[in-house]
Amino acid sequence: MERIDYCLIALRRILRATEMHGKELAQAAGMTPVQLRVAQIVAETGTSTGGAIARRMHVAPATITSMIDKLERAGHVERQRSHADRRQTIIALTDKGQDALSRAPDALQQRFAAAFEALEDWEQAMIVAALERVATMLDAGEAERGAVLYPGEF
Amino acid sequence: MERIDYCLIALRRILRATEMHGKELAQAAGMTPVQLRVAQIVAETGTSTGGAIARRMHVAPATITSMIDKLERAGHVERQRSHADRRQTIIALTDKGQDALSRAPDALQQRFAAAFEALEDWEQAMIVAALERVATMLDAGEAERGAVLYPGEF
DNA sequence: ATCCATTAGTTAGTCTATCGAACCAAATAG
DNA sequence: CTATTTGGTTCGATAGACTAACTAATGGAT
Repeated sequence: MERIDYCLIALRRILRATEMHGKELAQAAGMTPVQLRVAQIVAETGTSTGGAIARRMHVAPATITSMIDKLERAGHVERQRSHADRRQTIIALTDKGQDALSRAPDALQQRFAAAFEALEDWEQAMIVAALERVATMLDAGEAERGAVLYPGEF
Repeated sequence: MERIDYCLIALRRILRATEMHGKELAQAAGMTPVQLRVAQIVAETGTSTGGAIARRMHVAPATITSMIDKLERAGHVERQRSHADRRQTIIALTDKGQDALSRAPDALQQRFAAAFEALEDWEQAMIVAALERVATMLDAGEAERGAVLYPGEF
């Protein structure tokens, strides 16, 4: 087998582990994976408008409206009309939402972080370099091919 | 910023690039991403039974039934009853399906492969080592925590 | 000052993916 | 030869996503 095959297999393992993990996490928080993602973005940005979340997640505004509906019905977030621009609705995490998020400790991230910290310095450096190399190889040309990056997007 | 943060950002870039790419590919094949995945598995295994695909993809049999329905309606695959065990239905790719798959050249994979092949030998080795290290760190404990691996699953 | 284009968000309707439960038919174990 | 297991399907429900049409607020340009 070629080296590149090992790469692809490893990448698929990474993808799969991440995805599986997302489901577990969401379970812990009592939401679906996508809802959790939305809630995390709201938490991360303090308060957010629907449009900002939509752009950040690369989905249509209508999708976010529906997600926020569900999160609101579950009491995880609240809508408030913006004073500055009354077209906007500000989304804020409720205490209950905060609570739910805290009940979803990012086990994967933590396990990874712990394992990573335990590595030798040179090995950490190697991994960072390799991951960035791979990321660049994978998303090269992304920008030119129509993917628009939005403010707040990485 | 810590080194681990760079890792996580690179990982997210990898995840995103892969996901975006899946959509493009599916578009090219005239299917949805999931349908493409199913078709690829059928192609890869020659012929497959529904159950095998379900286990391979970690979804419920009912889901595969519905996917196969769609692929069959689109003329991409065919169902045949197995002679050996008449409970089984064998899924086979049609010519049209084959064609659709070939129209979805795996651009990402190819771009990645090309970039990878162009690297120095030592760098290739480093990347393989790093990716496998990361994969192991991420999916460590996966097996114990109830994820069952099926034959044909890697 | 008023009209109009733009922007933010929602509503309605549609589609895909997914699941669990109930179910049928074939295979196999006692 | 029954009883159980296995493979797949049907059915109904739910989540996520999109488009198109709509409402409401903003902000220019005249």
